[in-house]
Amino acid sequence: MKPRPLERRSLLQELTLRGVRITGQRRILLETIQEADRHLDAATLLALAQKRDRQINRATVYRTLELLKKLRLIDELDLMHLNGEKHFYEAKTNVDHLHPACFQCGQIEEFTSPLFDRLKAEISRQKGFHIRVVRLEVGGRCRVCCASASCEGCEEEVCCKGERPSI
Amino acid sequence: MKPRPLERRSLLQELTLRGVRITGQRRILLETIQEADRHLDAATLLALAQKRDRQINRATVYRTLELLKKLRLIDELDLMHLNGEKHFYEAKTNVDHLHPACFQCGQIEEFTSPLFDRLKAEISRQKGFHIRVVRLEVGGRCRVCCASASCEGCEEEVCCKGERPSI
DNA sequence: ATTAATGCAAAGGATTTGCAATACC
DNA sequence: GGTATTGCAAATCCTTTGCATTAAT
Repeated sequence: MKPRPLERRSLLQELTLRGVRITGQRRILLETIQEADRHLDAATLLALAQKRDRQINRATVYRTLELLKKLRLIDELDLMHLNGEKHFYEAKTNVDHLHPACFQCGQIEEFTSPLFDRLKAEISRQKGFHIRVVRLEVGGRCRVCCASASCEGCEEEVCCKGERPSI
Repeated sequence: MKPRPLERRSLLQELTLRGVRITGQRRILLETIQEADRHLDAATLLALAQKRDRQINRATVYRTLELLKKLRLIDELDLMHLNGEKHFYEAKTNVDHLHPACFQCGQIEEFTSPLFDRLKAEISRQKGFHIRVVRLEVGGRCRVCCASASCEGCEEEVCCKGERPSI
């Protein structure tokens, strides 16, 4: 569903490198995250991990995610709260990317751009701000849904046809 | 605490214009949002509104926020989940802006940049995506906290001193 | 052997919902 | 008067926590 090619070392390697204790549960959770073909929320991660070890507990999932977040090995996404308030996770990649989420069909895309890095640099420079995490969420209608629904009445803020001002 | 000068018509006007029924509760909530000097979460909005009308109910607050979101009159922010999972709200302004949130002192800043609009236009063009909402969250350390804590050991991803690569 | 991680079950916080009562237009 | 909105209280969803048990180094 989604290629995730940009990882550096495996999560397991990263944890080992930092002297974090590797438990059976963690091993499974790390692999599950890394092998996932989409963004996982905690409940899904739990379900997938339990296929390998029925014993794995919800609390462990949350604690592991917390650990990985603190070590900055995963990113947390909201994906525009398309489906409730849960969070989604993905192993950090070398290049920051953002996630256009389609309100109509629920599709999540990925997007990278040098502009993103330039924007980050600008914030940092102008505000004297040291950026640890950036999360750019984009909601609207994807290409397919725009094509199917007639775009005559398109009310999105920024339309790909450039017909609308970005106000 | 935070100037909010960029609104167009008042929220009340906008709702009236769209033929939405104006109730006493809504009137108070709209005013409260608009007069706020900071980003409000639902609980704070409720508390402030109850100062004017003790009767106002939590459910009404959530329903009104939902309404305003749907009509795209307010923006919803997570502010990096600095304080739990609640959401924050602000009346939409003419110019999109983002909110660097300091993990150390909790300070929320504001930032606008033409790059932000260019990035949005690029996403829209390249992905054929029609953008309805954009939410750019930035977490790290603010200028003041960077100055007080020695920045020798700065581990933020993008440092304002430009000492670190943006990886 | 020591210390950190786990499982369990219960608590917590934020938000949503069904339904009868109320208030707007 | 008809219909949308409200208040209330319970429910739901997601996440966190305390503590006794278990497992990693």
